[in-house]
Amino acid sequence: MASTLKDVAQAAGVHTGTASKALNADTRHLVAEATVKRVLAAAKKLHYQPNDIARSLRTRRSQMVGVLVPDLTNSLFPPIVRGIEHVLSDSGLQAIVLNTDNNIEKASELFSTLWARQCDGFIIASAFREDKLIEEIAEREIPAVLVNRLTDKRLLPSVSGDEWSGVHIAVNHLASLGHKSIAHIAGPKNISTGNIRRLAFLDAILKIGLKKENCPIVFASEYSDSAGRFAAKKLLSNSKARPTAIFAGNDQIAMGVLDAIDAAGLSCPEDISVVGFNNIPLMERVNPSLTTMHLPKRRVGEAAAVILKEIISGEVMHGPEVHMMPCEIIIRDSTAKV
Amino acid sequence: MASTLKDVAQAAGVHTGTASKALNADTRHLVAEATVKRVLAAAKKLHYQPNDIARSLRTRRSQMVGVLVPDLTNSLFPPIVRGIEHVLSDSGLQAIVLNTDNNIEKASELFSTLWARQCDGFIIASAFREDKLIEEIAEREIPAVLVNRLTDKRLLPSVSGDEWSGVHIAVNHLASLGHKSIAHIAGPKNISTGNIRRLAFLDAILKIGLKKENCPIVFASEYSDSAGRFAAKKLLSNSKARPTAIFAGNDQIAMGVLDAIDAAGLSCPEDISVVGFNNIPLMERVNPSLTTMHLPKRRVGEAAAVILKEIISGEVMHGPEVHMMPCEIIIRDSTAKV
DNA sequence: TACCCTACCGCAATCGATTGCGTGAAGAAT
DNA sequence: ATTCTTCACGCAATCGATTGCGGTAGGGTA
Repeated sequence: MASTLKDVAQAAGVHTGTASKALNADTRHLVAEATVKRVLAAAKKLHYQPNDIARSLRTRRSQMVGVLVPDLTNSLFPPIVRGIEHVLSDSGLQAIVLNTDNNIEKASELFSTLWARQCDGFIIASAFREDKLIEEIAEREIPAVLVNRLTDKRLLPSVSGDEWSGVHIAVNHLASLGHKSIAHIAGPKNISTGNIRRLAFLDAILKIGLKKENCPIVFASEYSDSAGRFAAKKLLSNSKARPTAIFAGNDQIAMGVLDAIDAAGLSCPEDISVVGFNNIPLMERVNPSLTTMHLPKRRVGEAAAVILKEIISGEVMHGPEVHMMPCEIIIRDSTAKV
Repeated sequence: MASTLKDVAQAAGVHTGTASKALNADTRHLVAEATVKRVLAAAKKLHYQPNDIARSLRTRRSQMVGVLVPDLTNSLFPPIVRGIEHVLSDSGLQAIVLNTDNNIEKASELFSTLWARQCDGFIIASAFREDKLIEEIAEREIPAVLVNRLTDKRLLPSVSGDEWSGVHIAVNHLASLGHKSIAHIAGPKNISTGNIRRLAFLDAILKIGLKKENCPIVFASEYSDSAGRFAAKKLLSNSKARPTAIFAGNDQIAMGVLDAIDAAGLSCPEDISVVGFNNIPLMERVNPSLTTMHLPKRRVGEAAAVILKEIISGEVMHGPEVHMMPCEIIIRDSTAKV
């Protein structure tokens, strides 16, 4: 059906090896100019499209990069992925995006199949703080970069938001509005973002001089509105010690917090201010519009892709460096003076 | 580095051919049971992972399906993609998702590279009403299914929402609230959804008995809030003939319409009711929450994937059939009695 | 004229798995 | 005891492109 290198070579009256060299830009100098022209013409006439599978088998490189994401329907990730794709495509690399559903076994399976397809490298947005898969990848020295989520052990280069200072900015914002009782709905303990945001929250309230007992922390079992709602409901059930502000582990949790505030017959921001994290799309349109920390998602993806490219090409050596992009506060209607 | 079939065969004391047959479930009966056990044991011990590239080269099948999407950051698409992936993964197929940015040339390029990688089939959510790429795919009889967007010519099987009746339901809803002047902000003319929704809108208002001159149509240049805002601003600039309801081409356009209503010093739904289409995530949380037609996105993706699998396996023949999933109205706060 | 050098191209191995064919041995049937 | 069948396995070609090596022809130099 499709024409092969052999067809082109025959049409041009040369051997396949010669045709290959003529077609490939960086071996073309090995072939006489006139021959190159003949081969190129034959290739064009036959609509020759090299078979990447065969090429990959021989060269052991596939020009594909595996991208592991917890869940594409979480709108945090598509912008990151677009950033990755944008950078990769400049070098003819293609991103293969797969969903792990936060399931480490599924992630391992997906990794295996990608590896069997000779992926040149990996960008992983689905890491847990302790993650066998990441350890294995690091141990085998497979080119890979973490994005957004980190492991506790520094094993691979990573790109994420500067969560620590982001949290401080958020808490300071609430404090500047006069809030003295700020609660935190923390994300999952086994995910770096959940952990570091919680620790940063603790640090921030202590630095400000707020009392720890006025600033309770409740855990959400996952980064979702329903988990956020459940946790916030628990938090608000004790009407004695009701906080005047809630710092949510991320925007999805913040959505659940808004629901819980509503369900408790309270309102945001009049009774309780709410701050989210990430600034995912449409947060400017929800009711009330959400004050949140903006993560430069696309740039995070781009930076990760740049690093991976450098690792793959071998141009630049990379240890397990931590790259952090600054987060910016977006003040909207969900926060108000106490 | 990684162990190959040859290693396994050596370890088991058999020829590679025999090892291959032993490893492969449907050729295993050609090998003695004891030998199978030895090979399996050797494979396990060596952590043998077959090289899919080599396999694909030989079998001419890659177990990959290309999925062409306009833009993953448009939250209409991730749920469709998840539906596709879910069905495909049951058969060991993997979806390769790529963004075309509504650029038909980019789509063609992406298609070529996927085809060079021996993709077994394609699911395309980025079709235009006239689309050279789709024509070529149909002509070359490459397994492919359209999703969400159709071409004017019926060339490939397709799965989409039942737009026609969906629009009628939406318009009838507005009419039942007493609206007699309903405007439509249509999506792009060169995309099937934009076209059919506009035609269905015309049909619906006529069926209801509304006057065409009271029901103006304005085109949005693309499916985005900014294009919707621009179009709605134009519509509302004529304060004489202001509609009491606007049926937006999709939810993103509806967001722009809400902005324009706000910018005109009007409010929704008091002055103008708004209806969207697709019911993308978070529409229940925007202000006001959006009445919209719910498209069963995941099921649309699943259905498309099922059809593609049948085509690839050759089990069932498929012509250019049109499959339509019912759309359901979700009534929220953006529509009210006139 | 003899020799060398260079440019160009063909040759064939290679990547790793699959698969139809051929062969040998064991067992069954006559 | 001989022939036939069946089962298990080895053999080698194959998929399509890449690449180092070797050979040849042409032109230049001594």
